[in-house]
Amino acid sequence: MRIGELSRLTGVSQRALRYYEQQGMLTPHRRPSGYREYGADAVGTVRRIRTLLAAGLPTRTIAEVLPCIVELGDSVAATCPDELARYLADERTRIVDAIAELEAARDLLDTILGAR
Amino acid sequence: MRIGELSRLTGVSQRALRYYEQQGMLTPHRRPSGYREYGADAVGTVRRIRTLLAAGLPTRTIAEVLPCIVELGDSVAATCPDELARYLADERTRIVDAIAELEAARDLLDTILGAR
DNA sequence: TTGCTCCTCACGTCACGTGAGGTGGC
DNA sequence: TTGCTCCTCACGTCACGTGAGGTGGC
Repeated sequence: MRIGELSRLTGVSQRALRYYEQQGMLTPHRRPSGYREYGADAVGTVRRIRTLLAAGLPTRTIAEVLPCIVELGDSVAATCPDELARYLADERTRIVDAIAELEAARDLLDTILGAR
Repeated sequence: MRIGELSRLTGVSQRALRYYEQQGMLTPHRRPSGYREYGADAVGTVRRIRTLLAAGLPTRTIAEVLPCIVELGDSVAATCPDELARYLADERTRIVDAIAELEAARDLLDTILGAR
């Protein structure tokens, strides 16, 4: 598919999709015209990129993590080198902390809104 | 207190504290020397700023929200204009979605790390 | 030819990080 | 005077947004 369809399917802007490619997270083929051509698997890849970006992982790390993820029908399996695994374990801790922060923000807004 | 102590108490960089002031979220007094002088209540204010920034609210909105929050011993109460309340309700929805995204990221990392 | 989609620069934004160069109080 | 803390520029960063100006396929 071309970039417009991938953008529609994922809800991610074309600009962002080109940026992901520039950062080495996506590697579409090119048509003779120069148009980018994405495979059907790009949809799942983009969703994973968004998930990890939302978690605060930098694009460089995501580019390292993505090749470790293997599709298995509906689910995914993965293997990755030890050093990356240790880094990801730290990131997991930060994500859990971030969830707690967002819950605090939600509660703060509830206080502000509930006081009316 | 001066900026260094506020930074230590909150874990927020001096650069960030000056930025918060520039954006109208903090308004410290000045000593004759030009040094910023913060009241004890600045600690709570900075924590709330961080919470709302982590939730993705822009600094301009936070500057509007902060005056609505009144200290009540350990807890806080608040009142705010209708228009702001509607906006904050939308933000609450986004925060709840963001929590779900982070939980998805945590689960994805668990899959990657658990497969080893 | 028209209209839709795509392309590559390239500057702007937001919340800061990070020196550069200088000043104030004990 | 020394040393620690503070000050104001001002450029850099990260993940994009947003035109500017041009090209490709039905």
